[in-house]
Amino acid sequence: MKIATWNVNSLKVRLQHLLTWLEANPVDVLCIQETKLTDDKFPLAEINAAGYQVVFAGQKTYNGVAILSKHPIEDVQKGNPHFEDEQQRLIAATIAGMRIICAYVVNGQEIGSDKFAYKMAWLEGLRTWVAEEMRRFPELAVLGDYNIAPEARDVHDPAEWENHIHFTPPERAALQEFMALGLTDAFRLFEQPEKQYSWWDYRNLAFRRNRGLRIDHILLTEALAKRCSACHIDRETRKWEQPSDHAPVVATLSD
DNA sequence: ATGGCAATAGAGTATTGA
Repeated sequence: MKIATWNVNSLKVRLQHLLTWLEANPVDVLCIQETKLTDDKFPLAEINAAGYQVVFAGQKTYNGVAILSKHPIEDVQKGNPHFEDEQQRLIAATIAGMRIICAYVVNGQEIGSDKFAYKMAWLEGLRTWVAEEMRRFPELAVLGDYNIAPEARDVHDPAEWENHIHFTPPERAALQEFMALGLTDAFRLFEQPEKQYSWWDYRNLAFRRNRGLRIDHILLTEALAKRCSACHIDRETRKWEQPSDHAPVVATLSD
């Protein structure tokens, strides 16, 4: 069983990338973010034809999330029942006995901005809801674009990024508090090469220079962490023509 | 410190992302 997350940065632009990647990486479950499509424009037929069921919650221009699955999708929840939000950033479903939550965390702009306050409130709402979901589902995974780098080793130049969005102390504290519910970063369950990132700026040859951040994560409850046998970031997609600025993250679970 | 790059909306250029 493989589960994965990928911020595609426009599903309209990246549909062919998605299909190509799935063909080479036939994961069981894929959570995607930033579809930027209203539900009536969602490419349902193309994704079904690739052998995937899919549920989605979209909007125009911004945000938008979806869960693709080779297995039946049940008990779908769009949005957070504990946090009123017009922005489509959350979708959850039960697949193969696991609760899968696909999250597109707020960017946050900069400390002191309204968007930063929204990010903090949104994360608090997520924590409240996931705590409740964890009581219902021992096997639970929260996959997505967290827009937070947990540690210095997740940032290409921690000094340069100090107090910049994605690596500020309050964001990192909020992520720690969220994980304190009992969630483990699948990527850090294993020895990894140095300088592994999941996002690189489009500008200044950032990918070529590996000036990136690790901000896309797969967080697992203890029951799933025990089953997790591997986790990696697939940098290959970032080398493709007209790529998403994010790379997929994949975790393998034993049956 | 700023801008650089990309996607979107919509027809100039502004907004947002990370």
